[in-house]
Amino acid sequence: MLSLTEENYLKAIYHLSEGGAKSVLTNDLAEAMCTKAASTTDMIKKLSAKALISYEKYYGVNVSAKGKQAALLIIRKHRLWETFLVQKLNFTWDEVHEVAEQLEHIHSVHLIDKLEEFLGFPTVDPHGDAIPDRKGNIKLLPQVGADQLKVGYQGTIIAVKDSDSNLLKYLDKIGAKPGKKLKVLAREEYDESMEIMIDDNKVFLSKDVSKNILVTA
Amino acid sequence: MLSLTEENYLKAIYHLSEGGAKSVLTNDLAEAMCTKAASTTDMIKKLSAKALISYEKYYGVNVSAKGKQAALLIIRKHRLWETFLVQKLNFTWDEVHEVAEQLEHIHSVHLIDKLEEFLGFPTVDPHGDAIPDRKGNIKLLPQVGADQLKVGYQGTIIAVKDSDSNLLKYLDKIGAKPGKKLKVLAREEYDESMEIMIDDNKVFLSKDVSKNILVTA
DNA sequence: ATATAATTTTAGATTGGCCTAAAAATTATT
DNA sequence: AATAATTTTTAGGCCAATCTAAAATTATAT
Repeated sequence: MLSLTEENYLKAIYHLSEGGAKSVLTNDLAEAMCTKAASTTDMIKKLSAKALISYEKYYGVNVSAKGKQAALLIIRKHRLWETFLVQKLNFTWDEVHEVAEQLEHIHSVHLIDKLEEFLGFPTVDPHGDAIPDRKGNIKLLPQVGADQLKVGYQGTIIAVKDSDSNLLKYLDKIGAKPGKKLKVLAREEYDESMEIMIDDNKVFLSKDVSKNILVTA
Repeated sequence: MLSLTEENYLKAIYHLSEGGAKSVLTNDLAEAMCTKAASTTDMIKKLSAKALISYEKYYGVNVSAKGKQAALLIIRKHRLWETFLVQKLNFTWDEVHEVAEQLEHIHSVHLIDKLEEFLGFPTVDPHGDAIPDRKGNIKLLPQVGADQLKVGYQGTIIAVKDSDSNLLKYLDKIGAKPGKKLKVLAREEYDESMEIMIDDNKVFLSKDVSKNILVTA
């Protein structure tokens, strides 16, 4: 059984590695966890001893198959709880993250299976992110950050990154929700800002915003 | 903000003190928490420093008004989550306790208020225990353990103590649920066992069982 | 009333998760 | 290739929550 802290580190490693694709450096992980590098090294050793990650001194960590599954089961819980909070308790989009961060650590497979059933087996959470199944399998749609798009591109928003509640409020205001169509009207190479059409409204996006909007590739 | 452990100790003190009525001894608290007396003394000092309990060396602890309110807000969460698990996720009576023990420590007033609303402002949980309101007020009905009843007594089950899942399974089997009528047919003074009528069935109860059934006084 | 038993507290150690400061290894620069 | 800068690890310490063993206090029994 993983401790709450171990779960949080593992989840962060999974996300920083982009689903296991890349190695994660100690300092990047420390920054994500809001801890110092020394603490992070300690935890890396612990997760490594539990075979959830592989670790080569000074060269960062990679999630193992076992670690990936464990991470996906935590993410499954997080996303099912977010769905519950929005659909059943009428939380707004930007309120859910913090509470779901706590709820995801409740240890009961039975609870999560029942919750999934109660919600009608949703496949994506309110941010548009896919919900892993009870074995930890996830369907990853090919997606790309809106900041990568060329002028003239038309596509559908799949998901938005949910790290910051202020960003979510802003995205909500401009109507950038999963499922919405988006068209790139113009793009300024200098600062990588762009203008898009969404709901027949012209919206200006800085790169800081556009990189958090994931669209069909 | 109380730590998870502090919350658990405080709740145990509240229950052992029967709602603040009695003093709680170190050893009894240690037993309830499955820790050693020495650890319990440490925690008593901590809760005392936070003015949640008053403590006189060697003579046990009493919950303060502040501690009582804090305990009742934890109990509120526990009972609302139990209600959710049974009513919405179709947990059986005996499955809920362990999961609710974890859910009760999620810190979000907003979450609990929304949950309460979603459940339709229930006044009692699935065991029949009253649910404190958002200020920590609770309506205590006069109630008595079934083991105290005399032959011929007729009354209604208010609640059952929910500590042990095997007990709950047994109570479920004999139909001893909150709201059910109960009549005492016979009582054996030697071992304080009794025979009762419930749902037109005669049931024999040892004292170990009957003391966990709370009925109208 | 005093000895014995039981309970409670104190003292000192351990583990998990965190820190700072210093050392070691890697990467970048000239 | 040597030195400087950066990153990472190690060493040693702190706090919360736990433990065991010993000391202190209260309760019981003769």
